[in-house]
Amino acid sequence: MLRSDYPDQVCSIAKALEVVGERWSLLIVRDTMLGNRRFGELQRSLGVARNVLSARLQRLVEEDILERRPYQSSPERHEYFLTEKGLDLWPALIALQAWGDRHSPEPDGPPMLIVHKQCGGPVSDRGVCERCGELLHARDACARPGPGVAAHGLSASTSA
Amino acid sequence: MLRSDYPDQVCSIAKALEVVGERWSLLIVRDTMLGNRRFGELQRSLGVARNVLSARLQRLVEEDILERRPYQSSPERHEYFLTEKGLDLWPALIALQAWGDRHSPEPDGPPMLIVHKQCGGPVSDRGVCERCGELLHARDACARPGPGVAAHGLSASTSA
DNA sequence: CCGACTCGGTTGCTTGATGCAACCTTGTGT
DNA sequence: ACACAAGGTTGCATCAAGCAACCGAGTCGG
Repeated sequence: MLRSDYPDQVCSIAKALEVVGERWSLLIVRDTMLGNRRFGELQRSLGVARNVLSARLQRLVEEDILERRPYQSSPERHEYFLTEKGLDLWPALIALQAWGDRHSPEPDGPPMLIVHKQCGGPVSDRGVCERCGELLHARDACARPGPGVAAHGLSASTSA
Repeated sequence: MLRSDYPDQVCSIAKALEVVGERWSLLIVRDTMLGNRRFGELQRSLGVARNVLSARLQRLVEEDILERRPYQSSPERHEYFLTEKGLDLWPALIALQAWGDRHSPEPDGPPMLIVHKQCGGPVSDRGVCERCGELLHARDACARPGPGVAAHGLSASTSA
């Protein structure tokens, strides 16, 4: 994305994309949901350029999607946590993931499965548990490597 | 977006974003759902540069998200229609729109409302009718200007 | 005490996507 | 004959993304 704004658009989709539509932004949010909270983790996991990652994290913090918390001092080191606003992107991410799975399927099946933490059931593209029918939010679900991924070793818990 | 690919990512979200994550792509899809099907309509509605619009439309057609159909010959003129794959992005768009409405609210309310065509009820962020409870798809819903938009005059029907 | 290493960045440079204006082609209106 | 429309394409300027090098604070090993 060049400039991140979409002038003259009154649509909420455009407004959402101004904030999370830049290249890498949504993947950073997804990675944070998967438990990658530190600069180095995110950089290695995504393969994004460090300056770009730095810029995105700053923007996401400004937009109140991530929160930068110190986890040690001297030297000061920080972790990035999702805020409620950031966690609330979960339905959109689920929908995108489901779309990707349906329309660009891996030969061996989806690379990642989302399951309902409480009952273990699979989660639909609308973020509803297909076993117990509950309407889920980010904290109710966690990710597991699916059949389409061999040994990529992503960590698995979805939480703040 | 610079390059539209996210190498070394096995995630379906990354795969989805490779296809629809470029600047303007999702807005083009949204506009097509709203009934803007021609080059000029899209260009005026979005304010996107013509060369970029041209490139995006080509890409979306290649990816089988849009279909280019002639609506007259001599001179040949075409319209862009959503395929099933394109229509299937509806849940993701709804989720993004709901997120935008919740977290960057307009003072007067959301600029656009999505309603269930059959019963007229409002549609939730998961694409479920809040009146009759039905799980909806793109063809079941249509858009209406909401209280947050005065006279921007977007057309209203969501259909292929 | 010295060097090597880690983490979390920042800086500079190069490449490539985007925005903008001008132009082109086919055809219609007057 | 001239202007105008639709649907693009082309060229150029600008800005963002990718990459590598560097930096500062601290830790570890010897």
